[in-house]
Amino acid sequence: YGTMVHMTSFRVDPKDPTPLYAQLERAIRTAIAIGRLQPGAQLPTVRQLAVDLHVNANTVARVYAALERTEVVETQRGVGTFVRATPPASVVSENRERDLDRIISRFIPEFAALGFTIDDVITRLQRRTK
Amino acid sequence: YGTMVHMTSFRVDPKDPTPLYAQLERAIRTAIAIGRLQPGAQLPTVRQLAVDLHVNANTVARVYAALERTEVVETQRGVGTFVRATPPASVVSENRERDLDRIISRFIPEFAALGFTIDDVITRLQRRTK
Amino acid sequence: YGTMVHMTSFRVDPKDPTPLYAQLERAIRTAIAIGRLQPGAQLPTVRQLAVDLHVNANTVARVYAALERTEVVETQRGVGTFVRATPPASVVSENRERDLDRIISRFIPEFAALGFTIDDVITRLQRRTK
Amino acid sequence: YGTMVHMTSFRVDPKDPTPLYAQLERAIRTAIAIGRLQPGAQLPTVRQLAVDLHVNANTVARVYAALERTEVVETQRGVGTFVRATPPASVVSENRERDLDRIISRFIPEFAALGFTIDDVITRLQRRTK
DNA sequence: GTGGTCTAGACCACG
DNA sequence: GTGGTCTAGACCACA
Repeated sequence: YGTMVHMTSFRVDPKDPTPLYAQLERAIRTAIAIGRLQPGAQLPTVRQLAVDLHVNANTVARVYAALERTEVVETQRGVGTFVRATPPASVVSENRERDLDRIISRFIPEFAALGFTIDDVITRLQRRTK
Repeated sequence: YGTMVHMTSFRVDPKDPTPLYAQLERAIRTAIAIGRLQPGAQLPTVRQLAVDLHVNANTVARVYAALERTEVVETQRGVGTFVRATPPASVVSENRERDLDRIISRFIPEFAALGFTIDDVITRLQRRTK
Repeated sequence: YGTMVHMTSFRVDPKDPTPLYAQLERAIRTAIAIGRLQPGAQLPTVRQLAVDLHVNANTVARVYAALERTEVVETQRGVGTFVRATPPASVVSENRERDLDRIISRFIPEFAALGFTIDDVITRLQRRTK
Repeated sequence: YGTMVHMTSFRVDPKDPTPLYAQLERAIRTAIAIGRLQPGAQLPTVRQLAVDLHVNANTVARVYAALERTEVVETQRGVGTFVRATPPASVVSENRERDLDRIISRFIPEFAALGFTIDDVITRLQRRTK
């Protein structure tokens, strides 16, 4: 009733020094990799996502173009942008180790800022593996 | 024997779209947070660090200035830059536990997206405490 | 026996950044120029070609209209679209030889850039005359 | 002695339906491949090339970014853009056959428009191999 | 002065 | 209505 809202809920943080387009690209790749976006699924339209994220449409288009170039998504002219059938893990990232390091480098200062030590976090993580 | 080498081993990655200054600031805050840089410890000189990181000295200087402004480090003119004594008590949240869980929950999908398990992450974190 | 299949085998490449309409127009002009489409020959119907090329019928129609405007083809309402009799004599240049050399000189570096020899190109061109 | 003019002389044709950025990217890749731009050579600055080509600086920047992503050139922050040391033929184009076809598809209608046949051109090309 | 990011807004190609 | 291209112009990061 009224407009259907695509609850894909990507988020970008303008305060983060990481460029918006890089944040969004990472978010979409993650969504695909963890299966929240299934193969064949349509991504939000460029303009819609731009509105949702309070970001310029060009910024979104740039991300879609980058994903298309790396064959993570497929664009049908005049129709829309869709998740590709085959998103082999290797395509999602060519350098897992480096990427893991980067994520951890963003992770540590966030909890450290709250006064938690690495050991605190390890304890917490171990609880999640049980 | 000539030059003191500060083996702090910060790293910045010019391929990362995150600005160099943001990467460096994050790295230093992390080093302090995890105790690799103890209160009172001296940071490398601006020039030395610039050479080590293959980065312009202005960039390093700007980071040091930012850290000084937020009272994370202290500069003694003509002497050097040092880690401050007290991690700010002001940061203490009433819901630290909940906040930590949120941070962890935000990062787990990113790790999982690359195919890493929680145990992989724990291993990696433990390596950073050394 | 039912549908006539026009084996004209035009091709458009959706990955090519060149617009589809431009690709198709060029392909048809080429087919005429090299004699694969003789004067008087009927072009495929708009809809048929659209299906063959996996392209929207509007796109094909727009190309046919453009070709008609430049008097390369002729549409007989309710009958079909046909190649015109005369390649326009108006095109004849006084310096055709020099012009041809210029065109060739412009393209050779492009071939060479990909590591192809002139002989490779000749072979390729000969294949197109068949 | 006035300003040194970098005679790199790339050209783009706004009348060509091929997007400007695609024309420019092709031109630069060609220049590198045929050795007109040697490894280590600096590309014109974004703004300079934009002026030379009567094109917006963003368009040039987009091309440089694309070349950087495919590791054909290397950008040094704040310094400039340079041809990479190793431009293996495979990097220049992953699909030589397809690219050759595209070039030939642009080549044929140009000389056909002047009334030359493929055989005319072949004869001409053979003369160049001697 | 170098390249990079982002915005606003126009216009095009395609379905 | 979909994505793509291009422009003009602001501001940032870096040397």
